[in-house]
Amino acid sequence: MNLQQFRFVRETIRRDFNLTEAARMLYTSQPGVSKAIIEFEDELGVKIFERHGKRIKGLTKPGLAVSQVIDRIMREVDNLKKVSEEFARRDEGGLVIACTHTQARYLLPRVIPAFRKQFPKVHLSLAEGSPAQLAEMVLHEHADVAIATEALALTPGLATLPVYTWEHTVVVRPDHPLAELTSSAARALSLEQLAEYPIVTYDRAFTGRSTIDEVFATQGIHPDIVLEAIDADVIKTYVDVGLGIGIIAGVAFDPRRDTGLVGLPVGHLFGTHTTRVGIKQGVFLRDYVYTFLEMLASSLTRAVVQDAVQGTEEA
Amino acid sequence: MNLQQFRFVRETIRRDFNLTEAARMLYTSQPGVSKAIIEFEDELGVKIFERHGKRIKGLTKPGLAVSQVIDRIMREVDNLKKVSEEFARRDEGGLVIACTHTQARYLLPRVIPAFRKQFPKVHLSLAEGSPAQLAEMVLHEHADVAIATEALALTPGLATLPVYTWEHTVVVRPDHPLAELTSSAARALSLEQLAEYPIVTYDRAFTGRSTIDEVFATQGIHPDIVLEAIDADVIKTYVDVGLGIGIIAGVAFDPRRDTGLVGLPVGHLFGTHTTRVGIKQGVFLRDYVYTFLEMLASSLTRAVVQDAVQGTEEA
DNA sequence: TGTTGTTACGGAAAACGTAAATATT
DNA sequence: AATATTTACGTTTTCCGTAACAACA
Repeated sequence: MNLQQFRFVRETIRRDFNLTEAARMLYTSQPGVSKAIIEFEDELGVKIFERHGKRIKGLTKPGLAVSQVIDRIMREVDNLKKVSEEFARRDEGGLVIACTHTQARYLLPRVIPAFRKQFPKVHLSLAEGSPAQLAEMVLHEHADVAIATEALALTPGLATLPVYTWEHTVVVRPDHPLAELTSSAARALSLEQLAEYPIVTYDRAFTGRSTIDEVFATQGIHPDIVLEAIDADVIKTYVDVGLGIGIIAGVAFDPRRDTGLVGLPVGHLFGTHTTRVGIKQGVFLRDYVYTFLEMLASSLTRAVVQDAVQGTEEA
Repeated sequence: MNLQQFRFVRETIRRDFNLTEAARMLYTSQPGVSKAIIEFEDELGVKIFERHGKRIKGLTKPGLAVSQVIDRIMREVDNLKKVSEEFARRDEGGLVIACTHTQARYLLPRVIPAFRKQFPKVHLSLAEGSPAQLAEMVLHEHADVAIATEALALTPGLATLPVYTWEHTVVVRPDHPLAELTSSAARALSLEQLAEYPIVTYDRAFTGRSTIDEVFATQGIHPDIVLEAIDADVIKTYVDVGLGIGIIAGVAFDPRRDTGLVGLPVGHLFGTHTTRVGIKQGVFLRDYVYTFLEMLASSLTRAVVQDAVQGTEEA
């Protein structure tokens, strides 16, 4: 029994039971994989793979059980590498942050300069995508952490923790009727009033868009959504050219910089939202990842994060 | 990186950082172990062991982290063997039950005949000991399950579940004054009354003895305990020869068979006790172990046991 | 007939044991 | 001086690649 056999079994399953593919992915010969797996099965005394003649079709029942244990072993082996890297080069390495445009553009700039200063040797990369894609990236370990408002908390195998809460803001041109509202009238703004104007807002999968739809739907109102985009900059641009009013995340509106627009907070209409960070269960996190998370939100202490990541196992 | 290196590291730690001992335990040469460990450290890029010159003194900080991951890996590797054995020979194997004399003599005879009938090829063995020893046996995987009333629930790394509850019984000779009590008077029996007579009961570490001591102590009564034994048969024997009155577990008194003695239930004095089964966290249990546990108590279903064993990880 | 898995075989690499050297207590 | 670890070295075993073969679709 050896680690190589574990790798071969795992990769064969991942490549849909194609030994040739598995061998290629692991940069080795296909007969070698075949032989190693057969020897492994002999040693265990059970067949792992269902074979129709010479074609491997799937897992046997014991094979399923074995593959689950192998997954756990290989995950720990990966952790072993990370653990030792952590000590060998405590503050070098990579940090891949999977996030939506909103987070990359409005949240992370507050954090990343300080992080870079403390860990100048850590190679940072931002991977953008839809919340569902971000979750996948973390699950496949293409990213270390995901930051988004939607979807993360629902993904099995992911530990999620709250980063901050925010509300939506309506943005309009200064010459728009809504721009004239007194601040108390703005606070009483209704869904019906909003629905009178064409709306520019987020794409379906992003940044609290789902609740916008729900809120309108439960009130039986059908807003005229003229344009959807994944980022607030695009939305603001089209509001600016007079396409309609914009509904964006509060964090994405800065009165100092967005001088050509007027912002009206509408938390009373669409509620408060929680942006969360998602981390794969059971993985070992480098020291600087904990530091990054604590910079992101002071509530994300090392103890809190460790608890969330190590606590529950997926089924 | 390979499994052999993991074994060497683990065994070296277990043998108090003595390579020579570790090599002997693993039936290999000492230089081989040395070399493998050094290569492993080189590959990881960290020193696992603290060395004073050529003497290994203990773990380094990264070594501690590494060894914890290795423990998890090796535990899963052991599980791999058990999983495949389970499927290879579903109803053959061994079941080591670590229990106190009370359980071996009075509880298990109700279960084991049926179990043997269903799994005739499973080799059973009963390992007796003090509750603390039983817990150790399970933690070291010298036994599969431990059954006892004391200590188990307090042992870290052990999942425990209730099997049954019971009360103490006082046993006396038929010619003893207490034997004359009406059943209602027996139910009102007081600690003071008991303390009038010499007492024969369990050894300190066994079968609810601790609560007997506590109950007397909180009442400020100092009973005359003339003899302590680890099993009820011995206690009953000495009661029979007139040494005093006996206090034993209710399960250990059978009016049909213990015809030479009279039993008086004293749950109202010493409370109810719960006998528990203890299983090591994280281990894979053979199918017949689940069946055994369910025979032991119908509440111990497979789901309940799996939850308890897999649920919480020790620190 | 092309694709995929198994068997056969030979060279390279590694694993492991013995012997010797070196350091520690 | 005795005990323990590392280094050196040679043998044995295992690993792994190529080539050939067999079976599936």
